[in-house]
Amino acid sequence: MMADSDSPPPTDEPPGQVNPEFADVLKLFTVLSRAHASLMQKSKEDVARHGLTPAEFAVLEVLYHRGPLLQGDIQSRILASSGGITYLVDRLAERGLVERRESPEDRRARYAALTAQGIAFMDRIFPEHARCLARSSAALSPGEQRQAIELLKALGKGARDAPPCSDAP
Amino acid sequence: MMADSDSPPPTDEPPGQVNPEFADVLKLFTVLSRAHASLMQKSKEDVARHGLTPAEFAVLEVLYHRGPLLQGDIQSRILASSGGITYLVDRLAERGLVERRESPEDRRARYAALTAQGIAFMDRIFPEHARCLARSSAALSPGEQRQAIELLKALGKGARDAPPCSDAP
DNA sequence: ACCTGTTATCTTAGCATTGAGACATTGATG
DNA sequence: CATCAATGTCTCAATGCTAAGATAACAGGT
Repeated sequence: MMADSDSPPPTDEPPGQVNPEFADVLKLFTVLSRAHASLMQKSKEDVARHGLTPAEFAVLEVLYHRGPLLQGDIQSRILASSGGITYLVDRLAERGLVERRESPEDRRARYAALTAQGIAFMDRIFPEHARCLARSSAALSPGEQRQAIELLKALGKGARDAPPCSDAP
Repeated sequence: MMADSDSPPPTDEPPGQVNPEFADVLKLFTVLSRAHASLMQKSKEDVARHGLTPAEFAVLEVLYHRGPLLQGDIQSRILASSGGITYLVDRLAERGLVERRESPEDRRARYAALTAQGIAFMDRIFPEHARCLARSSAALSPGEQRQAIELLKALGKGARDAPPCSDAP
């Protein structure tokens, strides 16, 4: 299969050829998106059984594992907008799973914390959820999983730190 | 609802400890989500410069590289809902980048195809975009990228094929 | 021809999420 | 003090997206 010279194709069937230099990066982004979508789908179905969205579950999870947190800290950890946090905490508070607490030293700031009911709820559903993810990730051996973790950690950090694409050489 | 009637002491400690057995899977899901979010953010900013959402760009990209496609095929490739495809193709058609074509042998089906203008548009912006992703993924060497591709391919396929978490042992 | 089930797209309603701005508080600087 | 920028949360309108149902066309069997 060789590249044909060049033909300004009529509007009918013109695949743009991928420059081989970029083939791997594009592929990487594709499989990354697909893998994420697949796992997220499983996770979503699982938490939906308890009437939660993934974002709501993410809030509960981070509070479950780290204790009360300033809403801004939750925001940076689960990657949501500030308005989104307000909305999420509102909904979870209505269910009695989370409560807001004032900060003693900064009256602008509010903590969000699991209620006793919220803790009990997570005690019940979190282990199931962890098993769900484990089963969904079982195609990778424990060693491969650790390998993937290291690669993805570096990839994520690199992408976060990379300069905006708008100012490119 | 002020209610600090009997809240737990201010010095709470994290309620839920992670079972070490599941530590790696949870970590994997986290770094996968973060890496995806970081790269997606870069990609989003890049295509936003041309007034496109990531989903719109995904449609253009798949048509650019594979030629005219049944809308259902686009749907499965970019992982959107059927209604989403209608909406996306509508918007792209309004801009003159994409057009619908009837299928000769199945009158239910419609093809979506890039217009000449759409092709010219992609000729112009796609290489930039590929460079953007390449720069954002540069934390991984080419070898590491290929390694990550293989791992993520297996992970994604495994998660897609895994049975629903609801029927667990 | 006539059902029955399946496939492909479109329609509609609803929702979670974002983004921009408002408001209050804090801390630094003069 | 007084001022001004920075910070933390909340409000609100806009929007992209999904899920479910509606519509239409195909395919197979009887």
